Amino acid sequence: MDIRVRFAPSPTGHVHIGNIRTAIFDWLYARHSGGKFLLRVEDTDRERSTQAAIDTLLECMKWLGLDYDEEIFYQSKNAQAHVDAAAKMLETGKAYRPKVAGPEPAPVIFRLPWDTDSNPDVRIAGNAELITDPSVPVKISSSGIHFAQLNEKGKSTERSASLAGFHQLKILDAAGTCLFEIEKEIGNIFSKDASFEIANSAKLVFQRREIVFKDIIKGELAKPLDGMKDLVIVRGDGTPVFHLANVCDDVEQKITHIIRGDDHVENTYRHIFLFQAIGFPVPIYGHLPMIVNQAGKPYSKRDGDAYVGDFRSKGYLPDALFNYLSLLGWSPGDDREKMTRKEIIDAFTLERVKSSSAQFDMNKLGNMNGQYMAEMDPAKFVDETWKEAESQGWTAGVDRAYFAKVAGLMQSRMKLYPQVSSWKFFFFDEYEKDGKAVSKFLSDKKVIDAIKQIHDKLSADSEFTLDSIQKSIREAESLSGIQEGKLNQPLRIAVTGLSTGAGIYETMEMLGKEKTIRRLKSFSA
RNA sequence: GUCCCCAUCGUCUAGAGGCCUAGGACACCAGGUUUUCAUCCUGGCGACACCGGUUCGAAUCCGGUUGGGGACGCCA
Repeated sequence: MDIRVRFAPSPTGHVHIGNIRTAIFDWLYARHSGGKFLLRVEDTDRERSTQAAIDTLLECMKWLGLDYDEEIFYQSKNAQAHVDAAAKMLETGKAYRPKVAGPEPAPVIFRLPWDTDSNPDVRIAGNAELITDPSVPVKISSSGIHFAQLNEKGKSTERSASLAGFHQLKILDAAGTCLFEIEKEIGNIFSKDASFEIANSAKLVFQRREIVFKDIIKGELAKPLDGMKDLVIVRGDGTPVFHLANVCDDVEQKITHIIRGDDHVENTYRHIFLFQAIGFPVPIYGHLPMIVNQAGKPYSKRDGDAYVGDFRSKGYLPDALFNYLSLLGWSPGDDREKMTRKEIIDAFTLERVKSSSAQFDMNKLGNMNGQYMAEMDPAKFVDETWKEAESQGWTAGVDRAYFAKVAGLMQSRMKLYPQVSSWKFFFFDEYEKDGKAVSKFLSDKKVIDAIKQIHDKLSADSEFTLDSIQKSIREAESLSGIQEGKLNQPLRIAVTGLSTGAGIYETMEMLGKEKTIRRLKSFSA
């Protein structure tokens, strides 16, 4: 069988980190199994769907390397097929139009099938009974059953459900007398549209049936039919509803495996009936656990950095994000974490996906990003950091060759591109200074004196090398009675304005004699 | 409210009844290297939610409790 999976986002906003994780898993599954990865844009909600959202989606997917097979499938372009499918169901009695009171046209409603005896996805789950509130009459018609259920505490809640879940239904009063038997009336209900209203009902006794499917990730999942309702598939205004469109398009695209977020589990029970009604084999399902934010809560609009585009602009590498996201809810089963795309594809199976939700950890992503940066091709690293510096607006007058040398010195300690702003001191005399560090390390008179000595020594020296720099510093330390090495940090701050960076000797050498001396002078005054 | 799902270090995870004194990674802490901060290296801290049951033996199987999450639209 040719495996065909799809990623089917609705373009109603930015691409969310959870959505793209779904896309990654879909893509991984397709690539691992040698199947097709299809993209379907579910733009039936015309009012909320925008071209801008589609563009961002495509851009994000491209950035992450999620290439899709075949043409993009736009759901809106298949609307006629959806309506036709509904019309056919109407003809064959699988769907109906309810009577509506107002002037608005009636929607088309799909009826959960009554006859499920030969349905391989429905099974009998024993007998069930529900306690009902006698003061609310039970209403039965072809569009379903309505009653008031009484819970253990005696609280009454009104419920309605499809008739499909109430085979062998008997309605009993408080004395146990049978008031109604569904098997006797079912013919009339469906063929003559008979309806009933039964007062004084105390108990519903029926054979419970449930719809069941085997989820590759979550295992066997089932839902009793008596908890399900018939569903609207075409609105009163004639437009198809998500459920219908989704299923029709899966049929159209010949989807074999539906891998999506687990917020769709409940929909699956209904979609299975829809696939059967259309006459298409039910696909294999896999429901992915969700990703929650750092507070452990589901992502919402408030989580500003939950958009894929934000990760890009903050300087995360696509491979690092991809690698990190693939590890959220999945692992190869051994201790590997940093893996190439090929390794991930080879190791990826849905059976290894966890069914519990995973919390996003910026720290770990940052660490992984740093690993990817450290092992980047140096030339590419120079290109990318240069681009970043350019967008930060400070490349004017900067010598590119010198910039490349600085990049070489700094590459192994970078975690994010925007950190290039901390390289400015190499190129300009105007740069930000860490005020706290300055006051902490450069307030002691002994230190200031020592810096002056170093300044004088370096100015007088003809050479300016790692060795000569180090020698000058050691001499100044011993002359001022400062412990060896204790001048390094004050010097770093005096010369770079920062408390962290590469080795101070290398940094000074890279900076050059002239700039180094000039900066030391401003502190030794 | 009803139905459904989930539960191992702070976080991501390994773990399919004995290889578990529960392994790895991030974070954190300490030491080493860099006569320096960071990087890097080594080490440490740190979890089977709880209660019962099955079993010679349970993180693993079963039941319950608690906690978290999801679904209940003429949204997708």
